[in-house]
Amino acid sequence: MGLEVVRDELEGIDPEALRREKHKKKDGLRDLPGDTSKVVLRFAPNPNGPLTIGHSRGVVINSSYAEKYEGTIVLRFDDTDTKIKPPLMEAYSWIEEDFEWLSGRAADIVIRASERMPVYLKQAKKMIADGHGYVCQCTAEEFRKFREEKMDCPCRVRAISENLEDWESMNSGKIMEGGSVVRVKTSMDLPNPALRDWPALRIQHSPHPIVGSKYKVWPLLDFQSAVEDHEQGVTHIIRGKDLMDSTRKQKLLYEHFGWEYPETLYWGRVKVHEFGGFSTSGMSSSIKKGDYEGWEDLRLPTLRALRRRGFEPESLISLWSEIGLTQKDISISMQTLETFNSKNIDGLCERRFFVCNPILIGIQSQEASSEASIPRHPEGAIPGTRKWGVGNHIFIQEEDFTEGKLRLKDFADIEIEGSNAEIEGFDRSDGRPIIHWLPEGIARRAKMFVPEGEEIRELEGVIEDFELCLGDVYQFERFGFAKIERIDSEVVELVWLHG
RNA sequence: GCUCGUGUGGUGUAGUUCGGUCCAUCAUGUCGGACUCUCGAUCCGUCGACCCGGGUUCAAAUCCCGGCACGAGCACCA
Repeated sequence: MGLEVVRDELEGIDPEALRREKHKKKDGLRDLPGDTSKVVLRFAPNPNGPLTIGHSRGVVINSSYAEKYEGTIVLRFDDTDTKIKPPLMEAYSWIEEDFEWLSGRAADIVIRASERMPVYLKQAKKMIADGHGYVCQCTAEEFRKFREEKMDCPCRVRAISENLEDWESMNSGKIMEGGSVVRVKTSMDLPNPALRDWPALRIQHSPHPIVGSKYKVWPLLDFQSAVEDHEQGVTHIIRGKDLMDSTRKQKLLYEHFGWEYPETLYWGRVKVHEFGGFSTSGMSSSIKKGDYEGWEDLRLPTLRALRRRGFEPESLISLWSEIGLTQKDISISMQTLETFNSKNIDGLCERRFFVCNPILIGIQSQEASSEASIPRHPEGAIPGTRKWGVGNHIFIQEEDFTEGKLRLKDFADIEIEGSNAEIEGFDRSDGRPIIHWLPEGIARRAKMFVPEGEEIRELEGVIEDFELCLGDVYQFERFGFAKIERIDSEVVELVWLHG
């Protein structure tokens, strides 16, 4: 039977069925799998710096799901490494602030792994006592060989009592760093090498910034996270897909403990065109070296830097919601975020003039009008006007200067000759170019800081001195959005947001 | 090397579970236009994609097989 035959037949039966219906783009997050009656989610950063735009995906996705299912969200600091990615004391509160700024509410539960050490140590001991883990004295290189060749290491077959003794030695500090490690006994002939007797706890003698030298044995992420997720009753884990093998490792551990593993979802790797690859530890060392002013440096992809510039949390939320939860590796552009942000703030920002590289010209008129009246917002989203006296001299941008006919926006048609302008009339009379401008009396010196890749460009100019509020974002006409960061008697300082 | 994951326009996504309603959705972007006293906003139009090759089928983005590309894990980091 051909399609035509079917079509003809259907025509007779139900003509409605033939009407083509276009597919609609489905929006919103996909439903969570499994039992969603009491959803418990978690967001678990390493407190070695403030949150970045990369972390923001985790915050947005998790808090959106928490909202959708009226679930709870645990903010957990995975701070069990004191050597390679040591915790930064200030970062704990920074992250809580960043989280709240972005999600609009504080996490329901905040925990620090370093404070939960007794729990992890207890479970580790139980694991050893139950014969599901053992103390391994092989060096990393030796074990790597065993792993590659699917061979048991000699430590694997020792008695539980011996393991327990070694466990005590590890904890009492008798064994030096690197001297031994606790492994989860899985199987050495698993096809996936990552899962073969994976390391769960190691010795660290360097002090932890919060708990000092109290503990000699610290859990690795896979163990700590697995135990804590169970302790907190986490129902759904949403994590990067680079952690897929962590899921598999942890499931093997959960089998040992007889626990039920949470539902797990993943997202792919994210790159931001403008920032390339960035890591918290990389930024940390660059800051220490003096390459950046600090974590709020305009050039950095931290949430603090974005907030400083004037991005709204809703823009990040829109961005990540639009992207959704996919396992594809993606590369996004800041321009997309900026577009979302423009939509969010356009109706909220009053207009002002910023004249960059100003040049002063004289202005005179036959007619009498020395006052300009310009709307605060062109579509009236913000009612009212800004009114200023004009005087005899005005600033215009060097690049706008041309001898001939111009229109001073919202004021008058002029003709420039030399360094003087003659007002030809106040109504717009033709299609001459419109420029922004500023009377000398209303102009105030201003500096605009614009992040450009690895540089910060400093633009000099004059700003319209009309009801300027510190901390507010304005749209400077024919220029773009910027935020006032500092006002003093000398100069107004602005940070660039976007066009 | 072993293991795992992902391939839809420039970018990001919907559709893939259960083949037909898909000459493939939406957003952003490009280009053009309208409007506007901003290079902003708004509106209209335009361009542009199913990784490749086989197979199954009346019918494949969707199912099967084989490639290829990219990414990740195999850390005493998270």
